[in-house]
Amino acid sequence: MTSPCILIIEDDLDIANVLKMDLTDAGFEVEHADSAMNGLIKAREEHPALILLDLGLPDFDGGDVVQRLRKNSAVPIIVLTARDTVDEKVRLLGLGADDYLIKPFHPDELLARVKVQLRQRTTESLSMGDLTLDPQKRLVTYKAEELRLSPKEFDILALLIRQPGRVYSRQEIGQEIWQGRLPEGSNVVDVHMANLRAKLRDLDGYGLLRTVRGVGYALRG
Amino acid sequence: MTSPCILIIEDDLDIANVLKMDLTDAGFEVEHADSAMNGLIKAREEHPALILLDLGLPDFDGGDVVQRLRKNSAVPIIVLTARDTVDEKVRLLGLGADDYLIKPFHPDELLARVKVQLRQRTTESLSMGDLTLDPQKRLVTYKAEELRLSPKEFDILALLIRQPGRVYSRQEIGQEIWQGRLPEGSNVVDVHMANLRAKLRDLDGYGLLRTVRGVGYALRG
DNA sequence: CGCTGGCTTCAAACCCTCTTCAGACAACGT
DNA sequence: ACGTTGTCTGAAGAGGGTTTGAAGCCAGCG
Repeated sequence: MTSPCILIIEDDLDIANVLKMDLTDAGFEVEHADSAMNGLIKAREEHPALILLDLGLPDFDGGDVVQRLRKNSAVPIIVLTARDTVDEKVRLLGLGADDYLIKPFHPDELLARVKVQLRQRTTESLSMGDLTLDPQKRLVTYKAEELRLSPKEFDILALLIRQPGRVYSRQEIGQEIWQGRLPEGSNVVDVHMANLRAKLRDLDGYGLLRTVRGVGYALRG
Repeated sequence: MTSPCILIIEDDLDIANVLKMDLTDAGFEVEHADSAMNGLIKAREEHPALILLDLGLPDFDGGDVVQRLRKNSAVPIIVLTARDTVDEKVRLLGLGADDYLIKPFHPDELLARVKVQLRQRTTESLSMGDLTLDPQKRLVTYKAEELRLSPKEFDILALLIRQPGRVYSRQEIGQEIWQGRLPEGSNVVDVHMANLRAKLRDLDGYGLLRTVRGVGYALRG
């Protein structure tokens, strides 16, 4: 895995560049989009680990952008704006933003809040019952036994274990693992799921992988 | 499952009571601790879904409290304080706090941020009496027993439980579940309703699904 | 009291989705 | 170049959900 990628959606190039420098200095990969439209497109293509969204973009309302981003994924969104009103904060946070920073802000605070968001997502229990998954070592164990998984199988399991019990649609999985570049009528996801389930079954993990007909797959939580 | 419990750690009783009122009004369970010591104890005992931590407690440094809380669990922690300095924010967020609110803050903003934290962690489930429905996990339980529903049955129940007691017409249901793509004289809705009712009856949920002659169906509220 | 219209139940056919399998292809190390 | 391992594709198959129509039921009403 490469270092996490952060997408900045900001029409003011000066601000964008400052942000970019701060973040790259802190060791992040950074992508930049100069309009809401481009931001939405890049969000689909690059699958950033986090999005910094400037409000007051010329082409779209900030709330709309948040909602559209939320439709397709659960990426953390931090809103940046000069508008310091309670109503606006409540509105944006309610629509799906994860944090709200008021310009001008100190780079260190931005950095701290970015890290909080990333920490919240990655720390989310990578173990579940007898199943443990170490993203660093790319190692999975079930009841202290090591489980040999192929790369794709590992990625899929890593996705599911983030929220045990939660159902992930084929589309979500395709989006996350294959970056949405899957042919239309493909059943690749199904096949990998079947393989994964077979390996889990070998180690007595029978009902672990639940398939929800018409919807997707989930880990039994 | 009861509604999520929020622990307030705050030595000023006036502030604590105001917070408590705001939160209970919003439908949360609230616990209160008047010192860091009591806060740590209550956090262990009550297993709150979220902690509001006032800085400037007499007995401990706020950073210490955050660290100690973090040792034992991953509960979201929102720090409340009058100190508005970047260093302090960065320090607390770095130690494990999830958000940082500066007094005086508007209750609505607090509420919005609380909801953001809970949204990220918990999957909010809809419930009505002994019936619970989790849209994320697509699981339904009645009196702690799991209910196996077909996709359509689940969708219908999910619709009805949104407003228990309210009567939904066949047309509304057809619109919501089938996007209005149902043939004219079809009685599909009726059939699924009957199936659903049968499954509820198997688990002693007798009068749960009410049919209002000439109008439609509703959950007994 | 029987008619009528709407609700409910049942069973059978359909059809879609998921599962499984086998084979081709690509990527990698030897 | 060879073998191994992982990935993708297509097809066959089973199982289960969905739909349909018909028959049974009940309430309201003349």
